[in-house]
Amino acid sequence: MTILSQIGRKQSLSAGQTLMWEGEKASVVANVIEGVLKLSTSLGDGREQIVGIAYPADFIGRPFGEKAPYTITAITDAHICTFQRIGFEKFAREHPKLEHKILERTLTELDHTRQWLLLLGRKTAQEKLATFLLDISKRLRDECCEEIVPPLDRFDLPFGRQQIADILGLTIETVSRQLTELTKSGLIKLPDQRNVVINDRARLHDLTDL
Amino acid sequence: MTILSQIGRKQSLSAGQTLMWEGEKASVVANVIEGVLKLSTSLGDGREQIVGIAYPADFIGRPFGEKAPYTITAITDAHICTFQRIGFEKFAREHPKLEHKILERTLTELDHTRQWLLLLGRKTAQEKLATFLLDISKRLRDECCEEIVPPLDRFDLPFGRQQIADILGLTIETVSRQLTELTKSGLIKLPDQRNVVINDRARLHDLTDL
DNA sequence: CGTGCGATTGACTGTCCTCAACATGGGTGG
DNA sequence: CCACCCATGTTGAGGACAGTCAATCGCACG
Repeated sequence: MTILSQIGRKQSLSAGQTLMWEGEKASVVANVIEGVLKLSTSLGDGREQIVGIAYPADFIGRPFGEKAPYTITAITDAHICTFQRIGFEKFAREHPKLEHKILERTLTELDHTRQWLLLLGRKTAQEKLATFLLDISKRLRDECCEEIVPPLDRFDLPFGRQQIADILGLTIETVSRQLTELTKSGLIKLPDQRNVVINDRARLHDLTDL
Repeated sequence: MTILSQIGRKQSLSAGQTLMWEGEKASVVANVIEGVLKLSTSLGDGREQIVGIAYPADFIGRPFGEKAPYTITAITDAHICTFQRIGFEKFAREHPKLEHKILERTLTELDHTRQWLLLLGRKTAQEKLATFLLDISKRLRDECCEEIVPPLDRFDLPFGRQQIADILGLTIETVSRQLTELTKSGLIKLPDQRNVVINDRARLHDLTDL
């Protein structure tokens, strides 16, 4: 790890800045130090789907592949540590423990992505939002792992409404309406547009239909 | 590889038989020798989503994890070569080349699954079917790699209509209707319920909107 | 020749999308 | 300091696409 950090370079990204474009040559991989990034793909006419979210400590990029399979964009200001892909690959091949670590992460990521297929393919708008809120609260807790706060019932969304829509395969209007529905039924509270309070985690969980 | 085959056991599955249930202890991994399997997850009320398909030469199961994240079911009669997960993991850790191979496959699988998120979240029913038909023809070609037949415009679907619906996040009726639409516009032909002929690959590709 | 399963077709419904107007609130400049 | 502006979010009305429910078809099977 110490050797690794020597071939890495610190880089800053401001919100909205794109690190890597879908279909273009992918020459770097990176570790997220701080901030949140989105991985997205889109159709010819502009419809977009967010296919992954990277939080601090996550690994991003596509090792062992020429072309970037998705676009990577910072959605908050972010700091990352980048590596030339080729160099990183060479290093990885010489360090089975590192490759193993990447394998474990990739497998976990694949599991999570497959769960998301169920959400996109089969859940209703309400179920999608309930699942999203619980998922995000869990992820944000993992992130701020200073103390072991159990679920963390109050948090700041790093996303705007359009981004939530792009994660859930909905429109911005449907997201907005479902959020006010959940607020009206008292399951959540929205002190301001980025802030979320989960009032009734149990009933919210029931709505996810898992 | 030769050593590996010694710790593996041949096993036969008949169509419909389930190898492993979502959420239960996952004690084996396997290689597909022959046949097609589906990986699926479902909601409490029975809605199901197929999250992956395994063809001959594919690797199935969840190494380095306790619980199976999805159900694995044979959709045709199948032959697989199973390994005790624990033993396989030990073997893999001792053979970085094998781990690397698995990593590459997992990364490819993740790319493919992420493309599927775009399909489920943002494509219309017609676009879903066009994408599905082209994707499946590509996969089936890879499978019967005896000669290098370019795209392979006539093939047998290993799926019934319900399974296509579960792959695309649609209902069986919508799948049926879209297929007759594509037939009426002359893009495809359906000699019988399992057989597909692609007449106009180019126009079909246009419908995928990529 | 009937039975049964899977697929197709039709009529109707509902969820979510579209389009549009309106609200909110943070930042800028007069 | 306030007025204004723009981006972002909310709310409403109407419509479209896919879902639901139900009848019919086609085919393999006994």
